[in-house]
Amino acid sequence: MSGPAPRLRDRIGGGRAIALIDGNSFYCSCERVFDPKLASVPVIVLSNNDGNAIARTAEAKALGIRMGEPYFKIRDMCRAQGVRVFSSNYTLYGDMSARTNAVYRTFAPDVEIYSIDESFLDLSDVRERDRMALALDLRATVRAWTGIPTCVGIGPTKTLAKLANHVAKTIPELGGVCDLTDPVAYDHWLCHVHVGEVWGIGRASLAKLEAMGVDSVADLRDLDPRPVRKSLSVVGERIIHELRGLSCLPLELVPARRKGCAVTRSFASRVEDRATLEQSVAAHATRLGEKLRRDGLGTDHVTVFYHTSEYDRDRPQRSVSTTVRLPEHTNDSLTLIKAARLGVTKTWREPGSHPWRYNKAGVVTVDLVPLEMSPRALIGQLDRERSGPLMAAIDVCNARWGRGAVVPARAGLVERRAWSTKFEMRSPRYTTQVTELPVACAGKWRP
DNA sequence: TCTGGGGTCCTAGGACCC
DNA sequence: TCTGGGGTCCTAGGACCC
Repeated sequence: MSGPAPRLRDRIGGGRAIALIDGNSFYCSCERVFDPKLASVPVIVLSNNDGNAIARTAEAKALGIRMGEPYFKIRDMCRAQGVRVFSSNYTLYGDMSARTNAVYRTFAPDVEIYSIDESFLDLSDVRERDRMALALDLRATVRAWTGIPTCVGIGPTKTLAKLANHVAKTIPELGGVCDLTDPVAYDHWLCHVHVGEVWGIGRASLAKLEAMGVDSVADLRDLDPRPVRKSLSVVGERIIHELRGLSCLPLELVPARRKGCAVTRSFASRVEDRATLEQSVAAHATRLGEKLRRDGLGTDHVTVFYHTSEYDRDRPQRSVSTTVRLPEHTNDSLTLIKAARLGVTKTWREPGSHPWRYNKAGVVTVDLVPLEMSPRALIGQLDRERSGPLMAAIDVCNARWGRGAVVPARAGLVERRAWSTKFEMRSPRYTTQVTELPVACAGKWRP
C-alpha cells in the first residue's frame, strides 16, 4: 500500500468545478408537468412494449416498485394503490430534455449532454463561494421555466460530481444541491456513501471490492491504484484518481460521432411465421436508415438477429444472428430493407410440430462512417444520385406529417398488430404535435 | 397473457506479420 | 529435448451506463 491518499484540498487548489444536473424521476416529471393531478400521487413510466417500470416517482419507490420491475407482476398492486402508469413517450421526453438544456446553457456555456436527463456543466469560472447560490438559482429557474425538478452535484471531477448528485438526491435536507469541492463535505460524504454508488462500479466490480474489504467510497479512494488495475482494469484505476480529485474524464462538449446503430424491438406478442418476422426487420431497417441519414452516416452491412424468449422455458429455443454485406456504404432505406429481409430469408428454418415462438428481432450496424467520406465500390455501385433526393423527400414528409407517413412499400403495409410495440398508456405528445396540445380554458387546465 | 432498448469501453486470445 | 521476440489487427464477450 502507498501512504494515505492526498486529501482533496492539497490537490485541487482553485481548480476545476464540474456540476452534474439531472431531472428527478425524469420521465415521470415530464408527465407531471402536463397533468397537475399527478403532482403527489405515485407515477411510473414503462419501457417499450409496456414491459418494465423504468421511471418511478418517490411515492412509487416508497410502494416498493423496483427499477426494471416487470409490469405484469405489479399491475394489480398498482391498481389497488392508485399508481398512475404511463407507456414511454420519448417524443415528449426528448423535447423536455432539449428545454432543460437550453436553460442550463444560460447559466454555463460549456455543457456536455450526457443522457436524456443528465448534463455536465463547467463551473470552473464560477468563484467557489458563488457556486452554491448559482446551483440553487439554476434549479429554481429550470423548475420555473420547464416544470422539471432537478438535483445538482458539484465536484472537481466528473466522478465526484456524479457522487455529489447522488448525495443531493438522497439527502433531502441538502435542498437538492451538494458541493464536493468543499473539503468538509468531501471528507464527510466519501466516508458515508457506499462504494456501490460510485459511477462505474457495477455488480461485478462491487463483489470484488467487497471481497477486498472496501465498504465506503473513501475506502476505494485510499486503495493503491496500480494493483487495482489487475482486478478492475484501467477503468477502476481511473475511478480512484477521479475520486482523489485528479481529472481523467474530460468534458465532451462536442458529441463524439456514433460508432454503431441498432434498432431492436420485442414483439407485442410472439411471432412464429416468416412473413411477419420479415416485415418487422424491414420496419427496423427503415428506422435504421432514418437514424443514419439524420447523422449523415453510412454502413456497409446489416446484422439481423431474431430469437425466442428465455422466459419461455418449456419451449424450444433458437437464436439467429447473421450479417449481410453491402457493395458499399449506404443509408438508403430500400437497400437496408432488402438486406434485412435477406438476413431472415437465408436463416429461416421451417418449424416442426413444436414451432419456435420468436419474441424479438433487430438490425444492428457497427463501424459507421460519414457517407461522403466513404469509398465508392468498383463493382455493384449503388445509385446515390437517385437515392439521396428520394430519401430526403421521404424524411421531409415524415418530419412534417409524423413518422410513418411515407414508408417504402418494400417494408410491407400489412397488419402490424402482431409484432409492433405496445404503448397502451401513452400520454399525448403535448409539445410536438399541434393536434395533441393541451387545452387551457379560463384558468382551467384540460390536457 | 404479460419480462426494454441502445450505447460505450476494455480485455483476452487468435491470426498474422517481420 | 530444444524451438525468438516483438508488433498489429480483429473478434467475442464482459462490464457498465442511462
